[in-house]
Amino acid sequence: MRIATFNINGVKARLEGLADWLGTSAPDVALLQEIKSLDETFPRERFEDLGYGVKTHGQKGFNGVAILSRLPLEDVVRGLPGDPNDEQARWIEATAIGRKAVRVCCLYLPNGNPAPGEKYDYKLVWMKRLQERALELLAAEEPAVMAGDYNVIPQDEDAARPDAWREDALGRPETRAAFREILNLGFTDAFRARHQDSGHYSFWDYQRNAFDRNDGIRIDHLLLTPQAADLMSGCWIEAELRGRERPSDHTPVWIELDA
DNA sequence: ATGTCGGCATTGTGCCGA
Repeated sequence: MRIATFNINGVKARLEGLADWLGTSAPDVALLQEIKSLDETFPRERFEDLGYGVKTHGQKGFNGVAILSRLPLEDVVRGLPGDPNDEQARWIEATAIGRKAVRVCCLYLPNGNPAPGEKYDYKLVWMKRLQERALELLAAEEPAVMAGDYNVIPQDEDAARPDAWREDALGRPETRAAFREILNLGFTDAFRARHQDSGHYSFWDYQRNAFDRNDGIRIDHLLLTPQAADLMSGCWIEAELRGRERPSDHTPVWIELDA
């Protein structure tokens, strides 16, 4: 089972690029963030015609997450538990049925800028809620993946210019500590388990030719329960996509599971 | 401090969010 997480920055703007990508890279499961679309206006037919089942949790204009899958999906749940008043669409999960069943969770963690401030407070509270859901997933002792745009730069080696991010909501010490707290419950950061060197990023700003200069950050992560980590045979970043016409500012990050 | 995008409200262009 090959799973990709991809912040697409608007499904409408990315429709042709996405269809090309699904046709050539052909993920079994694609976890999409920032679809910026309501459920009812999401162009589901375009993806269904390519053989993908479509599950969305959308919102007008901002945020929004979706799962596209060539494998059957069961038990779809929308919204991160822990706050019934939270109206932001940032979480959807389902079970993908391959040779083995894998719980796949697609998340778009709040950006949190400007920090400090209300938006940063929301980010940290959201991360606490994520931690609660993460604990439940661990307790189930089954293969599960929490993947998406975490808006967290875990360590200095995950940024081309780490000093530029220390005061930013993506790189502040409190942000990193909250991420480590989740990781330390017993998850594997799939990419770091497979690659120890610096210079590998998943996001490059549209400004200042950041991609050409590889001035990026690694903020799109796949966190694996021990049972999922046991199945992992590979993890890679598909950076090439960022250099195409009209790209998202993020690029897909992949895992392959023996499942 | 700013550069660029996408989407919205609106029908020109400025604002928000990233």
